[in-house]
Amino acid sequence: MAGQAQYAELMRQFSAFGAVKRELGRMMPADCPSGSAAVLTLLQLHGDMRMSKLAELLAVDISVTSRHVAHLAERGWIQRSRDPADKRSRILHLTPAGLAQIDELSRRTTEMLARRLSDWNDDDVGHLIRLMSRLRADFDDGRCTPAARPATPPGAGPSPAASSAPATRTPAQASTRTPARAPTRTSTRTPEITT
Amino acid sequence: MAGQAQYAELMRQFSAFGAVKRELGRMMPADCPSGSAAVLTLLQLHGDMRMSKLAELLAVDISVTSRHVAHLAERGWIQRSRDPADKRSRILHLTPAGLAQIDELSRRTTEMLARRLSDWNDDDVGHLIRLMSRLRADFDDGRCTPAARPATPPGAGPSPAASSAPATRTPAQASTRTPARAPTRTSTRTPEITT
DNA sequence: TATTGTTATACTCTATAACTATA
DNA sequence: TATAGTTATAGAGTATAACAATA
Repeated sequence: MAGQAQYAELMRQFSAFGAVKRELGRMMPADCPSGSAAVLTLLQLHGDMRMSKLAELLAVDISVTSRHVAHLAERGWIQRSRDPADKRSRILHLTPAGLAQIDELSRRTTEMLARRLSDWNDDDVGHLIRLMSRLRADFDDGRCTPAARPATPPGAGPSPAASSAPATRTPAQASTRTPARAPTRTSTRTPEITT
Repeated sequence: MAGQAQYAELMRQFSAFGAVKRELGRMMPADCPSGSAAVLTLLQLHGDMRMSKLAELLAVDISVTSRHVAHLAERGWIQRSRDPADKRSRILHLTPAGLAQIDELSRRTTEMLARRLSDWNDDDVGHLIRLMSRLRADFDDGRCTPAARPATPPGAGPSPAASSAPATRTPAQASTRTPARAPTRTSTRTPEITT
């Protein structure tokens, strides 16, 4: 437990972080904004998956995911195929063009970070990665939509155990009216596929 | 200098941080979104200032700042007065109602962070604050200024407009057309060593 | 002619709700 | 009836451009 003064300062840093995000966003290709890039990256990291799983990893509503995916599919960077076992769902997977796009993104971000973080060493970066990872983990669980945690970051240390509480579906109907607002629906059953 | 794998992971953390931001955003009062809250916080921290100065601190275009400020003024949380010395500019300052609003915001965020970061100690939080602060600083400088980096000792390289290219002003007219895109106009005077 | 703000317009990201096509 | 995904609509945040008032 930290003090209130620290929390206030932390909030200020969170707010100011937006400038970093915007700066990085300007480096992105015109037709591949950060939202789309995040999808490509996750697909490369976790392999083929369904929309709901992707939404869970992104921690956004599945409707948002659907738009990003449609954007990527239009450009031929990913392919959406029906799951023979459940024709409602879609299996997403990267195309060669998508991999090429990832390389381009990687090239740009690496160049940018190498320039901006020229005086950061491995430990510095590793530390930041670890802390941000932990931060996100602590915000993920205990929420309403405990979107499964993306495992341990390769450049950091160990990660806490992840419980599996899915959900992210928008109320939509009636019945289970959720008074509070949370990200919204995402996946749902966190059945087998887990991981 | 860190490795490319670390940079990739760092980018992923940056992207995932959006979930934390959104979660915090849901805790904000309906009529005081995070953008407005940031303005109130900066005014409390730095005291009365002009629009341009505020835009500089927020690291966003002055037009954006103008909107946030108008929103706050409508609610009576801040007051905009003309500067007698330069009637074009506006001096902003918090009203008692604004201070009360800040208290409310502080109450909410503290409560939220205390709950989410219950297992973080002072050092953990301090560490994150320090790293994020440094990160932002390294992204701030050299932003509008292509090359000039703090590493360049004054008098060493040519460092042309090293300091001058401050602003955040949109090209608007002709003349000094800026080919690249940068945050845009903001204040003017280069932030300089600040931070 | 240059600068400070304001306003109009556009784009990205996200959420809510309604809708389709399966299960 | 429940679930997976899509689409329409709305709101927040930000950027660009054009404009008003003042230097």
